[in-house]
Amino acid sequence: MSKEYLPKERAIYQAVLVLFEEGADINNLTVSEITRRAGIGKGTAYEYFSGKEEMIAKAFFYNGELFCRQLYEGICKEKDFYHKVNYVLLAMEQQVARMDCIFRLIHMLSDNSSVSRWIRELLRQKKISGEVPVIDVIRRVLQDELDGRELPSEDKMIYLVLSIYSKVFCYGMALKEETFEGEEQREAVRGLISRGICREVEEILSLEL
Amino acid sequence: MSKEYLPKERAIYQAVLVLFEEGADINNLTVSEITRRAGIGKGTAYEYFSGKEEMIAKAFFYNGELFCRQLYEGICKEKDFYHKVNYVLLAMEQQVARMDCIFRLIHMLSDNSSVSRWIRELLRQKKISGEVPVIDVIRRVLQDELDGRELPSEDKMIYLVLSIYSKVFCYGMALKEETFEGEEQREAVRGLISRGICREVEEILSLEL
Amino acid sequence: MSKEYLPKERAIYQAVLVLFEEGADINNLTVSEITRRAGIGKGTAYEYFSGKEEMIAKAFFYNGELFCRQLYEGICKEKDFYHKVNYVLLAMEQQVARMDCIFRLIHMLSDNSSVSRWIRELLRQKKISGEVPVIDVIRRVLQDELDGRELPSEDKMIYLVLSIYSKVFCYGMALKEETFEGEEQREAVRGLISRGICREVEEILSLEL
Amino acid sequence: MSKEYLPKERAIYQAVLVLFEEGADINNLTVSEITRRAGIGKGTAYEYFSGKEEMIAKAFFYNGELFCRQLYEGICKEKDFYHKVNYVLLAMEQQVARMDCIFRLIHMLSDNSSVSRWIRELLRQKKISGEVPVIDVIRRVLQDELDGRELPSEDKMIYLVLSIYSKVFCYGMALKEETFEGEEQREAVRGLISRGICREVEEILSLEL
DNA sequence: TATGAATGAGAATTCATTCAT
DNA sequence: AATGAATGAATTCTCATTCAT
Repeated sequence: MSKEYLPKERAIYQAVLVLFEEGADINNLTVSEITRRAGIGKGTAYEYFSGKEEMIAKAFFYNGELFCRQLYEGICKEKDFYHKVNYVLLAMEQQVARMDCIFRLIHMLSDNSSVSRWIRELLRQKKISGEVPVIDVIRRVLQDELDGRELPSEDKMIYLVLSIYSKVFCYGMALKEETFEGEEQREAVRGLISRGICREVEEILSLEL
Repeated sequence: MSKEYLPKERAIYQAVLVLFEEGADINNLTVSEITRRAGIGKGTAYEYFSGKEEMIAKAFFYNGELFCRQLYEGICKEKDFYHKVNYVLLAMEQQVARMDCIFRLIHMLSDNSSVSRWIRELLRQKKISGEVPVIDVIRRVLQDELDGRELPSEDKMIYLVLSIYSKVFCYGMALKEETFEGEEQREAVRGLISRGICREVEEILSLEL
Repeated sequence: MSKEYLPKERAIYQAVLVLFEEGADINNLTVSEITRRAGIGKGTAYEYFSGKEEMIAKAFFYNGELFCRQLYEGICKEKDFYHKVNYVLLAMEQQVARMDCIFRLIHMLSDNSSVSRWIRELLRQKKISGEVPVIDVIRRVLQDELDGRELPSEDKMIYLVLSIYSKVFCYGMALKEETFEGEEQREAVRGLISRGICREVEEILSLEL
Repeated sequence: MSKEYLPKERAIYQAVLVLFEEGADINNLTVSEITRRAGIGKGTAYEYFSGKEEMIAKAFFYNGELFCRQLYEGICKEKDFYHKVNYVLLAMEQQVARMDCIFRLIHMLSDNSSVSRWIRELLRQKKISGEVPVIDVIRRVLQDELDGRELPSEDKMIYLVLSIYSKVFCYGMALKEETFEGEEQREAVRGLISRGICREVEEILSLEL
């Protein structure tokens, strides 16, 4: 089902990811650098992509999808909703470098660079609702959770997804910004978030609107 | 009390803001364009700033401070916490263009461009706690709200600030991404958020940890 | 045995020489002008050199070596020392423009521009003794002359090389400055210099120190 | 008799000298730097000079004259020709930094920069024969020496001046290039030069041409 | 198909000179 | 007369893209 990628195409995607993970400034990546890392000729890249923008945008799209798929698979292994949330929060702590990339990617989507425009265009083409695939993961996990129960109204679904996403997102931000002093404080906030999310889901579901 | 700005310096700051509001890609702003908009000679800008990066970073810093001050003043005029939150959410809807700038600014802080590094450095120098001044506004509003009551532990404060910030932030994101279909849905979600935030504050305060 | 030069590299070297011969001010040569003359794109020059300074410095180095090799070959064809000296003095008269370049090059070595620093660095790397290759030519001619005879002490060698160099050099300067009135005067001075140099060599060799 | 200089004019001349002595690259001196050092406003300099070139050229001319006057006075105090020559050679050793400036100045005269052109023009206007005032000093010293004796032909005078100048000049060059190993070698070469010059003067005078 | 040498448009920055005060 | 803020022409260098091999 999933699209097949040509070897050189994939090499480009991986090279961009590596550079991104090394902290390169996305707006100053050069084609030379990317193709050098990908181990292919500069001209060759233009056989596969229309230009630099497309290269980088598709690389992010590719890696974003890959990440979301893996994230969803990991979440599914957890037994209940509370642990699913906790899994994500813990994963964030354990893979700080990776999280950093995700945040930068998400952030990038809101700037007005040509790369962002390309990614947004790709997302639109793929008819992926919501801002980023991460949102989709949350929605899917939520739907899995509510399976068998009555689905809430779309308003409430949007609110819940937003609410969950925002908390997880901000926890990541706080981690990155080194807001916390010590593991204890981190654990305390993690507990508050997981419990907060669970409680909110229950509340919203029990609300009569 | 507030720092005085030289006319040409301010002209640069405003020109950057205007360009930003017009949707320019911050990472591709040119000095020529900025000074042209500011109505000053290209060389003149270099009398006030060490280079392009400093120009843009200080412009964001200047405009960010201005925005936060105005936001705080607006919030203070509201009578209770629920309405304060609602004020922000409504303001976001009414000033979509402006919000967009704020989001892009906040996002920019997490990329690895040289401008971001400059802004982060400026924030550090000014000893502004937290990631961005917006966080400070929330903390201040929260402290005002809790005035006279017993302050919760720092863990809980961090959690509350994060939680509020993230929901407001995500509402803004959703607005920008045109997630909502119609004013009704928007209003419903707005209500859920305001109530959700209020409830959470009360809950956390009543928690025994 | 001699190093091979890439076509575009050599094109740069020749373009710099032509500009130099046309009387361009070396310290104000522009990359645009050089590449235009070399018939290559501006960016191409940067594929071969790290910057303007390296371009010009290496051009001088290349042309200086070429000149010294040709000079030495010309000198070798003359039958005795007196005629060797005269050959150089006459050559200087006949190739005023070329001499002018050599003088300017030699002079340039003593200014503090970045190009000079580059050339001095190149000379040092190549382990060429003495200030400029021209000095080497003199030393070699002198050694050829003394072949079979007892070599004088290093003090005396230094003195002789200096003395010869300085006279030839100053004759060239005088030519350039148009000190002489008419060919007669020029010829007279030329004779005095050639004889003066020969006499001095003999004297020094016969000195007991 | 000597021209009077306005205070600000002289301040410029001295500032240029100081910068030159500090090893500044003459072709990259800026008006800002010169006037800053001179302690006057940038605009003020343009009240006295038509532009940067004139500033620097006149500064060199002024300082060159000053130097030559002092050199001549120092030479005159020595009792005979041999000691006069030796005085100059020793002075060169003792004032290496200053000599360096003189060499750079002399060298500069042969480049094709606009400053050089200006200096050459100034020299021409002042009807100063020969390439640089230093030449004049030599000629004057030589004429003093020959006072009372029959002056040689102009050919011979030119040759003698050239010869003396060239040796002194090259000794300085050798000093600067650190050609010598130890004071002994330096002293030996100094002796050879002084004696060589004296002998040559005598020879030329006794020549029947 | 794959390549990378060649290109030149375009960017940041500098600095001599002007001119209003 | 003295100033220095303002200017913009001119310069160096980068890098996305092309195209001959």
